[in-house]
Amino acid sequence: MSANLTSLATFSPLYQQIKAMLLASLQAGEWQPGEVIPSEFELAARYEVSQGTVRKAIDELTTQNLLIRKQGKGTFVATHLEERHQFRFLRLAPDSGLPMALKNHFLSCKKMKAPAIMARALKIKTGENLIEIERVQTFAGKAIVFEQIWLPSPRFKGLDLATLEAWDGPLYALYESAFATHMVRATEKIKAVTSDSMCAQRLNTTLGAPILLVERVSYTYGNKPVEIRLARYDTSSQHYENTLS
Amino acid sequence: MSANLTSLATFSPLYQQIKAMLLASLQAGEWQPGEVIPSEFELAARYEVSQGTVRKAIDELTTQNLLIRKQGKGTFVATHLEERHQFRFLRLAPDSGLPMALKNHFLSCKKMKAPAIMARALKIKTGENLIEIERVQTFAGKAIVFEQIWLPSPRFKGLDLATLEAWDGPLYALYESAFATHMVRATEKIKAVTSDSMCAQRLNTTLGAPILLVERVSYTYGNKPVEIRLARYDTSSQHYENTLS
DNA sequence: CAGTGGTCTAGACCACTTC
DNA sequence: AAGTGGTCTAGACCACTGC
Repeated sequence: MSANLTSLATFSPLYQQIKAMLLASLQAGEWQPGEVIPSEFELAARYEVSQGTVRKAIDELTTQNLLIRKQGKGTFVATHLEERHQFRFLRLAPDSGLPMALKNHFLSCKKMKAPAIMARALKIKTGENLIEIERVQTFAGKAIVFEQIWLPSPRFKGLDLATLEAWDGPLYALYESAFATHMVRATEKIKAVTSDSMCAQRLNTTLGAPILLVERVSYTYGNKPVEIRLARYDTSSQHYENTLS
Repeated sequence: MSANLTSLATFSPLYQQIKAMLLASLQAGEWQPGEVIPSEFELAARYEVSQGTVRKAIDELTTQNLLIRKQGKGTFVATHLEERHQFRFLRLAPDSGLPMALKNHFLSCKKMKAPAIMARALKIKTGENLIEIERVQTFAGKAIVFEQIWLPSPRFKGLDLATLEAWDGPLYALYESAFATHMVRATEKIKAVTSDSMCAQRLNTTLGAPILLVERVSYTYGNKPVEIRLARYDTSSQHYENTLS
């Protein structure tokens, strides 16, 4: 590793530089989701630093849910295919407290041109190709979630209704296995609205019923936005859970 | 520090034991919010471990927002009186993206007996004394938030409307300065509902308007619940923000 | 048994604050 | 200059996994 004599430049600890290099390798796809990365000693040798320094870099990446350590086995690239990460981004829970298993019902998968608002959120140009998915999720026969999902076509080339209907599991897992896209982070904006006619039909509610509207933008490595989701939750017997600390 | 020969017992790393002792000191009020705790070397000497071990314990407490490090100055007990922690628990943001300064309007502060549901959430007995506060918060003259707040009387003895009206700042900061109670964590359950008559009056909305209902339980040291809050947000031009990772 | 991550130490030195 | 947190190292040993 080069000396720390950054002189006038801003000081950056070694482990931050290592972290950045690991991040670059993840983004470049050098190690795929679910795979082991080299051992701490191997990385230490590669970057010519001590094991403790590599360890600190990996520590931060694990707290960001980008890597997962398994004692005795190695350090792995996080994946939504993993059991424990299946519902990492789902904050909806039944009031009863019992676990909830949602069932997918895909309504459509169409092509469209990106309107200005979506283009801005996805950092693409207005009018570029998007894929629009409509989905309803049910629990015990009752429709709970109605979502519209928009994806940039280039990254998700070939995604169609047949593919979706053949898939049994979280969409984020499909993105990984079929489109080499791992979601790292998402931001949500939540509002209370009233059910419009489309929403009332999909969720089988009365017109004007209260609906939780969740607007989500999901990001892959490098803070790249690659999915917009507009979800409507029927919160009559479910709620959105959050922890503040 | 005692040896690690926990033999049959479950293994617990030294730094976890140190962390538990620091936590106990915080809970016991040995160091008050805003104060410095002893230096890492001092603590290392006290517990007869190396500085690195104390450091790792403190590391975890800082990521939990219980302690705050300041290079060159020391490590401090986190406080809601601190600028950067003022709005740690407020997730409501204006759609415009501009900063929002809410103005307090306290409506009432009454005594009542705890109904069963609240008693369970606060881990007290049904019928014990509670304080009930009603508050409206406005932004640019428009009522945005209507909250009912319930506190166990013993801990908040002497809290009345006059005290509240004299206070200018977050309630959590008042709890700290007047009742030695520091909030550490909170859980929220969020639903979309329609405005009832009380809510419509407080928030000046139409009856049946969509309202974001947020049920919050806040905890102090030792996972002790000490506040219940039932908030209604008018999300017509604000939204609740959340980040998933 | 070897290889992995996890803990702990002792010591050196850097960066920042205060006197 | 002294005291604090922050970084980095080298080495020892523990806990867990898999051959």
